[in-house]
Amino acid sequence: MLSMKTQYAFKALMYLAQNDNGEPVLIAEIAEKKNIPLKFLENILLELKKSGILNSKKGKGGGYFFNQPPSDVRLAKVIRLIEGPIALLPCVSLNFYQKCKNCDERNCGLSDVLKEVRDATLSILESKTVADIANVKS
Amino acid sequence: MLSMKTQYAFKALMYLAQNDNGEPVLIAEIAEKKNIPLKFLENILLELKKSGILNSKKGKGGGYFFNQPPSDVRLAKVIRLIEGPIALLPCVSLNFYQKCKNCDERNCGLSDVLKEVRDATLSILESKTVADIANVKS
DNA sequence: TCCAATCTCTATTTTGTTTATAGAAAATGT
DNA sequence: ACATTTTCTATAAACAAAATAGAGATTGGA
Repeated sequence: MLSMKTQYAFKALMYLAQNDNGEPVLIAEIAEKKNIPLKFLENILLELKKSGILNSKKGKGGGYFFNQPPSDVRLAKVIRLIEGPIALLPCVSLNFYQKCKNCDERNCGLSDVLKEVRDATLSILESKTVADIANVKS
Repeated sequence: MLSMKTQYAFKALMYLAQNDNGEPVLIAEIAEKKNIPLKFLENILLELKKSGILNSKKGKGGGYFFNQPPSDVRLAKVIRLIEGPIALLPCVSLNFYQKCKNCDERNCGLSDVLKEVRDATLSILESKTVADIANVKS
């Protein structure tokens, strides 16, 4: 299951995509409209900025806005950034690979199946973008 | 990612499937061969028994064994039992459904996508069984 | 009938992660 | 200079995962 943090990230991104008119949006506005704890949201937006998805402006008239079109932000990227691995085991993760303890990968039926799951999942999450889930045109 | 508990469950089931010769297998043997903390494994096997997947016998010559053919035990069942929901959000879970806070499901692009992910995942996890991952014939 | 072997049960502890909060610092526009 | 707003570092609180402990119940066999 996705953590609250990731769910908040998606809510914030959807809100920003739906209010993407060139004007920065206040953290406080997103927090209030989407019912997200303000200080928690600050952290999340900062991570999204550091990864290049969002950008921001300080001071009066400041706030957050997209650094790239929402249609370029794939859901897989957001999940990996905020949540971590998409695969169900470290030994089948593409971006967070780690060797399994006590599991011979060359000969592990479970990892074979979970690779299939990973690929099926990624084919969806890599093709859908924030624009898709926010119902805004590309 | 699957918890250690679920990974242990799969390891134990694979071991049992590969040593399925009518003789009960000791918890202690599985724990040692698969490097699983003994007392933790006890809990796990008990859950697998209560759900009907395994059965057991006490006393000398006792141990655990399958209550149904490994080829009947779908991976989805094991994950739901030990881990919980397979879906990425409560509001798209078939077996653990819960309404999302602050999310209008009729009109939430994210839940639409995560339903697709769920279906793709389930079509694999409902078709593969413990026999498949243990490489034993049905 | 007694005993050792083995699973069963309930409770607790330990450890780690997630979620949330606090407050000062830096940048910006007027 | 000042109010506004993001940025940063640190910490607290709550929760969940992982592991452990020890007594209880059942079984088979001597």
